[in-house]
Amino acid sequence: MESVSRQGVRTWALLLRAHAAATRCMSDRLRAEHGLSINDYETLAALAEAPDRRMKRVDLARKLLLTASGVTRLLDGLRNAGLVERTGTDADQRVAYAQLTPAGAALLDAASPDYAAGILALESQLSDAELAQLGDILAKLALEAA
Amino acid sequence: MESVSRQGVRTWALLLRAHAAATRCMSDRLRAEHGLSINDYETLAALAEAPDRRMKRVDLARKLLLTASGVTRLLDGLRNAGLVERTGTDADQRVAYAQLTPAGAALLDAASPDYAAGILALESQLSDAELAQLGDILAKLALEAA
DNA sequence: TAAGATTGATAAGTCAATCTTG
DNA sequence: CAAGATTGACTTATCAATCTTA
Repeated sequence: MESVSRQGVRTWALLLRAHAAATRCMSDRLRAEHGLSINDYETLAALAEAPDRRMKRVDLARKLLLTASGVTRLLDGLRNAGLVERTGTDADQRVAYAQLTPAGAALLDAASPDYAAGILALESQLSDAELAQLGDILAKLALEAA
Repeated sequence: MESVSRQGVRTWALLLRAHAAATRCMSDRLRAEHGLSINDYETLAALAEAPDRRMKRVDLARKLLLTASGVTRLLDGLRNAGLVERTGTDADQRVAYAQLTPAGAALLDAASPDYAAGILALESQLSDAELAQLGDILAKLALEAA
């Protein structure tokens, strides 16, 4: 039986800390300037890139790593703020779509520079090589999610 | 003005996903087998390593990256479960200590193999070199927390 | 029956305000 | 007043159960 290495424990702890630091930084920025959570922003951004600016809730859940009910509650908030709306479906009456509204698109545009600044704050701490390495290594761990 | 790179966006997204995957894996394990959250476990482990098996709440907050009130509520739960107790302080009447109980130490021992298995599941996806690299790079990002 | 979506109860943490002690 | 700790109100997400449609 293989045992846990000191490096394993160290890296685990640092993954928790780095994530906490990065998300706190990003969250404070988006919240203060635009009243958006990270998932709010990611949702608007995902919709903006989707065909017709709309997505199925199911696909949104997968993309954001949320449960179905998490998506419902997230979209409730965005809908109350007028940033998304639920649009009628085509064929299958079970699926609901979330569609970006003009107001949502406008807020996304306004928030994007701050989001970019958050990412920049992160990548500016690393060299280009380190950034790429980090991405490659994290990609192996993220696969576990599937 | 320097702009965000594609790598920056990719790495940011992967940091979120890898963290979500890793903590979900660890959390499910500890929760199902021992009824502990990750922070519950980290708290018991921190106390076990501390002198006299006790720590100030303030220090616990720093260690766990929680606010003062977060620590209060975390310890409420552990205390109700009989895993920690608040011990009288020595000099400064303001500071409260959290002390590991025998029951807490026993549960920590019981949960440790599962915690180790969670870390092992993570590190087994990487080579030794990658694990060390990941730790070094995350350390740079985690500094931001301070 | 199964898939998508929602709801009620709950968990875990935050912030702002407050209390106590130094 | 400042520091440590707690409490109340709130946010965000989960799970389990339920409703609707395929």
